[in-house]
Amino acid sequence: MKEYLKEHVTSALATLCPGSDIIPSFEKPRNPEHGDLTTNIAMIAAKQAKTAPRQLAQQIIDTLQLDSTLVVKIEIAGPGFINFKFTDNVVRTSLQEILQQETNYGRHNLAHGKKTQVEFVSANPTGPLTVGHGRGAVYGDTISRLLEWTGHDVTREYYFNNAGRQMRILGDSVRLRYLQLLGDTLEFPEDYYQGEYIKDIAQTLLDEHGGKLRNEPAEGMFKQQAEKDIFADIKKTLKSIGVVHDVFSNENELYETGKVKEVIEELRAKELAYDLDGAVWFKATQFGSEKDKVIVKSTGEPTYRLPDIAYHREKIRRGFELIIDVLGADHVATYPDVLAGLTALGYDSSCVKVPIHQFVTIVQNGEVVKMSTRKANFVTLDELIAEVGSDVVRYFFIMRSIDSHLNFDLGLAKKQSDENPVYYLQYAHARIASIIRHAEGVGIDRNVPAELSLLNQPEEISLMKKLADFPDIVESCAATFEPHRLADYLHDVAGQFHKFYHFHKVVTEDIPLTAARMSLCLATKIVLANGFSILGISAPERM
RNA sequence: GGGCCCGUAGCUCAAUUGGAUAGAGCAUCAGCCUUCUAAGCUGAGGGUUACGCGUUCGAUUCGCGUCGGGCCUACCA
Repeated sequence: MKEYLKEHVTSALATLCPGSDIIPSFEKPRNPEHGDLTTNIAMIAAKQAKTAPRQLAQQIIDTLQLDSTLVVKIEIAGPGFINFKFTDNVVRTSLQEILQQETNYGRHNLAHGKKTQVEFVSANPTGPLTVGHGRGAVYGDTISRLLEWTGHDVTREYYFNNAGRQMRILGDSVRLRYLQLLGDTLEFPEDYYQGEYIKDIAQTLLDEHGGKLRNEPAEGMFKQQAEKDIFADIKKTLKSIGVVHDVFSNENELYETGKVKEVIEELRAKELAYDLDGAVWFKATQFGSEKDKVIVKSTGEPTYRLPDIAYHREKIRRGFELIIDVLGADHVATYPDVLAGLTALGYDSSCVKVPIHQFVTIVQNGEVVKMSTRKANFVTLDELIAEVGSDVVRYFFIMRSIDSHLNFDLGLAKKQSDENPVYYLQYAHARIASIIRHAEGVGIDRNVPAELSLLNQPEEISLMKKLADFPDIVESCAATFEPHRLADYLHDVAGQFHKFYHFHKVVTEDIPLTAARMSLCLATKIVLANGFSILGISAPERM
C-alpha cells in the first residue's frame, strides 16, 4: 500500500509542482483516528510550490485518482497532513498473506545473502561470564537473527585475547593456588583472580599430575588448563540461552600467522608508524585522533590495538561486507583506533558498525552490586539463568534500548518471575494454542475456508492491522540494530489479542464466524511465534 | 580538563528516528471469572519530557549552554 500511494502522490506532485524532486514518505500515524497512512509531503513541498501547506494538500488530493476498493477516505488534518484510510479489505488481504507464509511471514531477502559478521561477547576466558556479558551476548545474537531474517548471511564470531597480561596473571593465579594445594604457604596477590573456580582448576591439575608441575611456568600448563576449562564453561553458559558462535578467533593465531607483523611493516612503509622512546607509535592523529597511539610498547610487547587492527583486516579479507562489533560501554575508547588502522591500511571502514551497549547494574536488596571478575564479587550469568530461566533473561536484556543503563533488580527477577513481562507475551501464544485445542475438541474443521469479511469488530480490525505491521518492524529493527522495538511490538500484539479475546468468543455455534476468528487466531499465533524465534524465546503451547 | 551514553509518571523504561492529544509494565485505587487459560480484561489517579536559549509550519527527538548520573580518557583489555 505504501508503494501504491507513493507512486500516485509522486505523480500528482509532479503535475502540480514540475521540477520538484521531493519523494513523499508515508508513516503510520500514532493515533488511529488519523487513518492508516499519512504523509507530510504538503508541508515539505509547500515552500517550493509557493503554496500554503493545506492548500497544496487539497490540490494533491484533487489530482489523485485512487482505487476506491482500497482507499476509503482521504483527509487533510492539522498543519497539512494528508491522511489515508484504507478499506478493511486491505488488512484482510494481509491476514491471508500471514496464513500462507506461516513461519516465513516477516522474512525479507533485502540483503541478498550479504556476507555479514557479528562479533560479540568476546570476553577473555579469565572467569565465568557476568551479567554484563549477558547483555552483549543476547543483543549480538538477536541482531544476528534479525539480520538473517532480512537476508544476510551471518557468521557469529567470538574473538579473545590469549596473548597478553591478563592471561599471564590468570595462569599465575592457578599456579599459586596449585602450590598452595601442595602445602606451600605463600601470599596470593590482591590483583590476581580471586574466584573459587581458580582453585577448582588447580585441583584438576593436582588430580591429574600430582606434584609434578611444581616447576612448571605459569604460561604453560597452568594457563592452558585455565583457558580450556573456563572456555568450556563459557560455551556451556552461552548455549543455555541459545547463543552459539560459529567461529572462535584469537590473538595468538594472528601472531603465529604473521598477520600482526605484516600490519606494522605496512604502516611503517606508509610512514604511518614511527619509533619514539623505544616504542612504536601509530600516527592516529592523521585520522582524527587527538594523539598518536602506541602499538608496540618499549618492552617489545604489542598493545591490544595492533592485533585488533590485524584482526579487522582479516575480517575484510575473509569477504565480510558488513562487520558488526558489539561492544560494552567500557570499550568505547578502543574502536576508533581500529577504524583508523583500517583506513591507514587503505580499507573503507564504513562497513564496520559498532553498536555499544551501556552497563547492566545489578541491584540486590536495594543496593548496587559492583561487578569485577578479578574480585569475584559478581553475579554470574549462569546463576541468573538458573534463577529465572533463559526466556526471562533474553527478554529482559532485549526489551530496553542498548543506550540506556539497565537496572536489573535481582530480587525482583527471582521472586516475581511469574510477573515478568515475557509471560504476558507467551501467555497470548499459549492461550491461542488452547483455543485451537478446544476447537479441535468440539469438532471444528480447520479446512473450512474462512470468510474474512466477517471480521469487522473494532478489536478484530485493530488486531489485524497490528499483525500486518510485522514485516516492517523486522526490517526496521534489523536496519537500525534496535531489537527492543520488536519486543515492544510483540507486547502490543499480545495486548491486542488479549483484548480481542476478552470481548469476543472464538468458538461458537456460528460456524462461518468461528472459521473467520480461527483464522485470526492462527495468524496471531504465527506472528507471535515468528517474533519469539527472532528474540530467541520459546513459544509455549500451554502455561 | 577532553570524549561517549543517559536524564521522560512514585519506580523500571518506550515513543514509528523531526509529527498531530508523550505511552506501557510494576505500584495505588475501583470494577470483571457457572462461558475457548483471570499469567487476562475494563476504568481512575499520576507529566513544565532536568533547566535555559536557538533552528522551523512543528522539538522528548536536531544545535549550543548549564546542572546531575554512568563509562572511557595508560606503553591495561
